[in-house]
Amino acid sequence: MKITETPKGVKIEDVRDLSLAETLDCGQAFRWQACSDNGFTGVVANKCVTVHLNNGILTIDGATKQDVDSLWFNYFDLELDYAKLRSEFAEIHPILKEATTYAPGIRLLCQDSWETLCSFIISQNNNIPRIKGIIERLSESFGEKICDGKYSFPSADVIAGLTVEDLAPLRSGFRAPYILDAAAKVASGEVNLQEIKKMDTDEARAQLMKIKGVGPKVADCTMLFGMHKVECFPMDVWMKRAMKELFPTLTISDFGKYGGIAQQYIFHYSRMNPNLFEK
DNA sequence: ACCCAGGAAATTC
DNA sequence: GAATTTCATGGG
Repeated sequence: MKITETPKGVKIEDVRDLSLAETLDCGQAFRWQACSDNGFTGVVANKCVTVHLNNGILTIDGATKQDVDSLWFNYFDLELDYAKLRSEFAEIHPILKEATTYAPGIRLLCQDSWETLCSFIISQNNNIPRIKGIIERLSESFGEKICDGKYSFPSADVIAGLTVEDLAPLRSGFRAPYILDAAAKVASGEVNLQEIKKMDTDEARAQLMKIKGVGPKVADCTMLFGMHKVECFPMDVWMKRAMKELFPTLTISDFGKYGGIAQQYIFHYSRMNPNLFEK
């Protein structure tokens, strides 16, 4: 993949197995906004960019070549061979093959661990449009202004200094004290996300679950989307339905060491085809 | 009015 | 211990 500077940013040529719409709007990230021209604008790690993808050329306006090396190449997981992964998934089960064919451009984003943790605390017993709204209000209220109307995701240190009253405008409901507990434990170092990233899955999950409002599902989402622990297989309401109705003979371990990526194809396929579960 | 949403804590049995 | 209820909010 050739990386070159452009007047507005950077372009990466020969990008395969990526659809921006499928990847940025499949429920793993909540801060990307679709533009009118098939592009997406988002804030990642205090940087505001607009991305487009045409004919295998990924352009990132607002980024430098150095940003690609330090952030974007990894963010879009461009090192991993997804075509090979999908062909391996196809051998596991015909419906998994169907799910990978349905949205072959899904990639697992490598997101910031704190933002992911906080976002999936907000996600519990909630729907995706409202999750996005709460996260935007959180960023606009307590993040730093990056460019016109765009704000960074607030750090744990900043949120740790707030109260439930401060969070009231978010209308996050019963999740507000959970957000504060996560921020306090991360800011104090009682929960060290960088160290957790190095731990094996079970130990990491136990560490994350020390936070009030973090159970197995939120912990697994944090590890999968925010720490690239690709074997994690979060079981939400959609995945429970999918396992029961679509894969009654399989268990999580049958999906292999990249099971988390299979999970994401299945999650998206299920959510886009709710008729699969009507009877 | 009722049910559900990328769940987890609190309570009850 | 396992099953059920509650939690806050908004859309269908």
